[in-house]
Amino acid sequence: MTDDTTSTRHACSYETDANGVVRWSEAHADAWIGLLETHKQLTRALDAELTAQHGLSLSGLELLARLAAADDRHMHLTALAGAASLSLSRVSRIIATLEERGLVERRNCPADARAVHAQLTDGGLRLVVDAQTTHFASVQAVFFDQLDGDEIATLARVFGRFAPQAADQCDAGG
Amino acid sequence: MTDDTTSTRHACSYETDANGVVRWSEAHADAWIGLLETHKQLTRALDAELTAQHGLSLSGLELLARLAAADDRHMHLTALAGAASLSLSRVSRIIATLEERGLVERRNCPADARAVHAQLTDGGLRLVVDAQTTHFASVQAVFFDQLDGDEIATLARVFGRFAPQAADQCDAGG
DNA sequence: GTAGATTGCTTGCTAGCGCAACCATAGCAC
DNA sequence: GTGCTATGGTTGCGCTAGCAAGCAATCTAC
Repeated sequence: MTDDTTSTRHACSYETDANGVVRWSEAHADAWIGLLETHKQLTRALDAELTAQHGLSLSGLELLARLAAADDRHMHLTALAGAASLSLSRVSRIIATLEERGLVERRNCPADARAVHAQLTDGGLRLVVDAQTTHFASVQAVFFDQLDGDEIATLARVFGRFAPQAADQCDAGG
Repeated sequence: MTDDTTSTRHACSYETDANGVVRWSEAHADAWIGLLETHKQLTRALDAELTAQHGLSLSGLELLARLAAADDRHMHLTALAGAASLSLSRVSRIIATLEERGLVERRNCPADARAVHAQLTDGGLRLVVDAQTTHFASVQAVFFDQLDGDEIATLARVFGRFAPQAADQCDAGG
């Protein structure tokens, strides 16, 4: 933490003005509010592009991508929800729309009659490959190309700490 | 960028497997997917806490906080939308709900009959102060306490680059 | 002045999201 | 076997979000 802020410092990284309104130190404001704002702008742009080019939301691509990376290209809906940090109800509905487009199929799980496999179809796999090709290039252009190697390493270390398994077995771009 | 990944490297930071499925390098996956996942988990937890304790969403607090920081504690809705990166329609509706709770008032702008000032009330200011006090402590606990000074500085530099004005004139925690 | 374009805001619509309620199956205690 | 609980999934609902259409006021060109 830098010590060259002009304002009085608490033990904490924020302070209050004369009205009691709380204010971050400059570095903390840039880091936290900048994180929120950067996420908002990048995901908005990337989602719009993905929708326009492939008719997929970021969540839809993430589910398809996780299926593509899975053994035999199928997963239980609960496992998908856990991997993607989405509610089961949301996954159920996203899979329904993907199923209408023929990108996945619901199949009964032979080992558990309650469970459903979401099975990626050949057409779904083709779409994943197409969509990720353009999507990854966009993430590279809008995000990684603005960073140097040290910065990428720091972000990887920091966000890997917060979300340890997020990238595991995942080709998801979003 | 580290050079010790085990996989073949392209000029780019991602590659394709035998099926053509795209995969990030490990550092890039941790950085990008970790960013998405970290944002999702932190904002979900913080928003839930803010809703439970103060009946405010992160967006609602951000609008109130920007009003609290503004001269005379009022702003045009368009300015609020721009500052918070929200659509004008969304701001209009959020202000409507805040108005029902007596936290802000819509006032005709004397200089432009089309425009509306969102004016923070005294009760709104008190709520901002209360809500930010707990909210900032939570952000400190769940986010900054997991980072060292160098990491915070790097995040501030990086996200300040993507979202240069995001934190300006803003006491927003969300 | 007046016509047309622009700006500020509101509202109808649709999509994404999670929670809670619900149903069916599975597993466990007995 | 019979219950009781837990798990997997679906659906109703309410919330947030943005887009597009619409309205009123302003500005510009003439």
